[in-house]
Amino acid sequence: MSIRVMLVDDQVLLRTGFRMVLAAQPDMEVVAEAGDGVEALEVLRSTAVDVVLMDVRMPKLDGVETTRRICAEPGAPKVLILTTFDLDEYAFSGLKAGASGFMLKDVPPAELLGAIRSVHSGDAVVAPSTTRRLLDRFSPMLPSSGKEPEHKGLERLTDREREVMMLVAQGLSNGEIAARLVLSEATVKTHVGRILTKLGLRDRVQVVVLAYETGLVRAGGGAL
Amino acid sequence: MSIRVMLVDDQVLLRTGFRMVLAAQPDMEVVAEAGDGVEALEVLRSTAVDVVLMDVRMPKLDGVETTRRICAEPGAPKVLILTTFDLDEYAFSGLKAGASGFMLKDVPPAELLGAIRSVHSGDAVVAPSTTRRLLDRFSPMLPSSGKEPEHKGLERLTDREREVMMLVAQGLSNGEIAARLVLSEATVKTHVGRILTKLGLRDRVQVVVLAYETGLVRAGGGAL
DNA sequence: GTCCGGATCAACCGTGGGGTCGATCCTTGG
DNA sequence: CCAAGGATCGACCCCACGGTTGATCCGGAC
Repeated sequence: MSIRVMLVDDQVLLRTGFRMVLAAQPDMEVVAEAGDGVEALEVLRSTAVDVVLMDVRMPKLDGVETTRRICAEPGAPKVLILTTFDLDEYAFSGLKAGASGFMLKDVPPAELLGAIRSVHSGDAVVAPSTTRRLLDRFSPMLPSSGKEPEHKGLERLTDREREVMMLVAQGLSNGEIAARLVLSEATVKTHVGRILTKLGLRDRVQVVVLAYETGLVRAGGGAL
Repeated sequence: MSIRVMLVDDQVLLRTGFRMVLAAQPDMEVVAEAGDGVEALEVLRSTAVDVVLMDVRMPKLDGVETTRRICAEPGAPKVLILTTFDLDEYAFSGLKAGASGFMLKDVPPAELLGAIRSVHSGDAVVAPSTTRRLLDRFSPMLPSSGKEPEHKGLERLTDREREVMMLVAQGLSNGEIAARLVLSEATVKTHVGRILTKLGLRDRVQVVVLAYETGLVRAGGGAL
């Protein structure tokens, strides 16, 4: 029997993309969609779902709280948190809320499909050790008693910064990045600097390490 | 039925280590060992083997040539090339000679066991794309018509250099590496410099990328 | 309108890192 | 014995990088 997947994301375009990818799979089908958490909970009351692909950032009810409510029900579907870059308290709170794992939205489709199957079969897609380490490293402020996550923790990276970070993670110099993005080197330096302070890292070397450890980039990605 | 494994390596100690690891597995057994290629071929004539763990650097007959002869036989066992660091023409020639994959000797045992099972079930342990990229990157001198590999290609890293490289790949600065290995920073710089020239890389950032891409270190390894 | 965040760029400066040369000490092997 | 290679360290130079400050432009929020 195929895996019944539900998509929860406020970006329609992104849902469409995922739906097309999943439609090509013989063992998966998208049986439901929702644009926010409230809608998701509503739909779930009347639809049998195996795996929920859940965005963290949504209007009305965010992914974390939605996940918490979903997982509170007996016989709840598995929840796979999707983030753009994050590594912020949202994603980790999602795990604490009962999600089976989290993934980056820009992973190659094969990765995502594998993750869905893993989650469906009961596995977590993030190694617990990795999670723990990242938690220790990036969230020294978790309330432990699950109140509101207190957004003060990590500052989010902007889209542009994440874009730069991808290139840093591939070993490019500031000059090369500037050329690639058609920018001045000064701008690249500004971005890199902000990335370092936001993530609490020392230099671009640690950026590469972090990128690989978190799966922002992964071995075999063509970096070399 | 358990996987019948053969160990081919001139280092007795290393064979012992592997044997102990494999002995702990319910689905594997070491049915043969050999200290060089000639001995390996001889033993194989009288013993049924599923997977051969083959070192590249051996006296008499090296791993590549031994692999070639093994794979030339009908019903040949799978061959998994083992290297210390390499990435040299030996390992890749091994793949061309018919090996099902190659691994680094210092991978965690679980990785090795997984690789053995993958190879046994017919999978290659190195993604073809990765192999191709690394081939392009590191062996622009392959004769294409499989003569002697012409050892002039990459210079091998020494043990010490590889040790330093591991730490570089974890994001440590020269000073931190010096402290870790109880060395002067000057020495570390010398090692790092040699690593860069030997591998044809520009800076330590690319070392990190390479280390992750080749599996020298891998995500979840505790680097952060 | 104003305010704010993001993106863009510039000038400065101190330091770490990489390149080069050279030196010493040791072990291995011919 | 001597040659060769590896490991260790020092001195030198240069520059890419990271930190700081400050500026401009723009679009969205209020």
